[in-house]
Amino acid sequence: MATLADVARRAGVSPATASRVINGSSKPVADELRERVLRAVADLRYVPNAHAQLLARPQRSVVGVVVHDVSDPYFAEVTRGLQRVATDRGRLVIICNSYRDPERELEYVEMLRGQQVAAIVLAGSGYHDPDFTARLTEKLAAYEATGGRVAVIGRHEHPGDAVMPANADGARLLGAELRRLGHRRVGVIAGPRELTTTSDRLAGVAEGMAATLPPQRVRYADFTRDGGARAAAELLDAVPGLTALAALNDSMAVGALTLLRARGVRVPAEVSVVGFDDMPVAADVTPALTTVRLPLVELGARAMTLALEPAVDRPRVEVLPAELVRRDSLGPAPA
Amino acid sequence: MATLADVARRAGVSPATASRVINGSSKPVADELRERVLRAVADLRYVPNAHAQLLARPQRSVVGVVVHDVSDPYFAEVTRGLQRVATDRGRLVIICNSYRDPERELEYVEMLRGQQVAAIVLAGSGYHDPDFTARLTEKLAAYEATGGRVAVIGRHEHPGDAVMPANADGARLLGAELRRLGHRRVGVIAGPRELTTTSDRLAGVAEGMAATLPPQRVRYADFTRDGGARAAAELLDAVPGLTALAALNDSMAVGALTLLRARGVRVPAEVSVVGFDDMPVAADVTPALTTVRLPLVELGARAMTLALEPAVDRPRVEVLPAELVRRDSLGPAPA
DNA sequence: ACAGCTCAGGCAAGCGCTTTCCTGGCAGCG
DNA sequence: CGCTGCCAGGAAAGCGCTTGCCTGAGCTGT
Repeated sequence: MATLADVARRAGVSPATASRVINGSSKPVADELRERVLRAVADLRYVPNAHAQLLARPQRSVVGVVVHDVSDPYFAEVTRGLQRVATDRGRLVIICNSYRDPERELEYVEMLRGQQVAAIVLAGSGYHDPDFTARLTEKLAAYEATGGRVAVIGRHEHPGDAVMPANADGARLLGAELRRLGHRRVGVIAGPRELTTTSDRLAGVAEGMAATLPPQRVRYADFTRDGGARAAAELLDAVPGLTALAALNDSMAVGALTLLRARGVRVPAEVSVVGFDDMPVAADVTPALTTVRLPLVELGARAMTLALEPAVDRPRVEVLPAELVRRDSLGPAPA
Repeated sequence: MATLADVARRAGVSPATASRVINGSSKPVADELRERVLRAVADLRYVPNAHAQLLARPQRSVVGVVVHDVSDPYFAEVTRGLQRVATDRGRLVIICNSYRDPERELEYVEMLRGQQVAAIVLAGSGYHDPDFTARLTEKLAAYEATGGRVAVIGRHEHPGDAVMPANADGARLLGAELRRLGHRRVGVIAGPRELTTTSDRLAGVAEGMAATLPPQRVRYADFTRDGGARAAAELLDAVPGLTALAALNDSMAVGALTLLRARGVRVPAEVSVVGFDDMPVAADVTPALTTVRLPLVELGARAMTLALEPAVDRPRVEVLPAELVRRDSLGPAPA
């Protein structure tokens, strides 16, 4: 690997001069020398060692992002927003997948700190786990103490800049709509119990329906299609007379739809289904899913924006509103 | 930010000793000193500066990945495979989105080189652009010349390790199936013209149908739902008597389905639709898409594996087979 | 008791770069 | 013609870390 010294030698100048022309320093350099340096760079295919640069000039330009899983459509959308802003600002993004493993999340924060990243964005639900939360907060505080910036998406517990999807509000909208259409016996297909996203949405649905949800009408499962199908099956078997299934994300709702079709249950004539998130797939299934739209790209974009802005004394918390999207999978409750 | 020197000072040892206990060097260190160092590390929340470490001990542990767009489900899957292997091997992954911009791709390769990454994986179709291809090959060669490893996914032009989806084979399967079911007037909804993926699949379809495709039966559009819908509309309007629409990826097929439904055309009774890739959505739409499955996760996993293995003299090229997935959107051609 | 060994721990070089400060040559001035 | 001032270019000091090599203390063996 060619080094700056190699370039300087070949151009017959000092490393200082070479560095200056390569970085477009403000210090003037005679055209002839500049020329020679540039030619040497080209000849040697020289690319500066980013690590050496970062050591010498501690100007952190990369930002770290920890998500549950980029390949999950939810995070894919959020990440798109994150990336857009970062790229616009000339920042490189390191994406880390925690796969919903709190330990791994902790490790990544540590590692990102070691990478001297300018900012860390934590995307994705928090956990109902005080011990973990404390450790995380501690680590983030240590990072921030050294000038690092942190922004989180959808984590109430973090005492800093945050952008929050209106999970509870959106769920309330959904609950109210179910109630308006006469649904009284609603099964809820919930996500993993330990996620705050799950509990927020769950609470919102109940509130919107102006009812308490008996435990047997709630099934917790993975936030996936298959999880949704399984939970739907259990719910249908366990609770007779259900008129609607509220899935706490769209993947699960799609799973429920699949199961219902397999069982020959008509949607929404016999059983209605609603989802959450308004993923692209929601509009493509049949019947098209009634769901709640979350501005996912915007969520990511705002979080990155906050992360790249200098800290202010008071933490900024932005809540991005949810919106009910009426499609075909929700109808009036059968008489 | 606490440095190793701080830790050493606080522990009352030399930086050398501190470094050794922190990295678990083979050199023995007395328990008492070790203890003191560890305590200092904890007290100061010390995390080694990864850049300084990389400078001092040029042991590259991160790998770079350039994809068109992680949020695209196709690449989300591929990325999942890439990540899995990388993580298993203890490697950090830097993901770069080129957004199908060749220039950006070039820049990223350069940047990754500067980051001293251990390997670069280029995922995603190549371009029909000899100039770009030459420049890219040149840059990659420069990188490899300094010990970097490169693996590509689905790019014939790269003279090195590669893993290839069987685009042409899969398309041939699809074409043959269309033919078998009596379809003779088939419209093709193709992806961007400049992508090799598009031309490979297009050629395969024609070959499988044992027919040449008149230009007016092919429409090029973005590899998206909307692109698919638009192309489908154009095709339907331009070519009367079409019995099937072959989209060159599933998103476009879904778009076509949507358009057909909007126009009240029954699928597959009046017009059949086929897709490509077997994305999760393919099974969820109605009618479920007949498509070709590509082992996307595996594609990523293999590519990363190749990239992390030492180079061998002869480039390795692995072709991962495609498989026809029969569902409901393809039926016999109407009489 | 002393030579010679072992071994824990420290010194210092060096990774590739940036940047401050200095130098030496030149023009401009008195 | 000599002095000052200016400026392009270079020397060198780090940035934070690892590691080869050296040192000196404590042993062993005779």
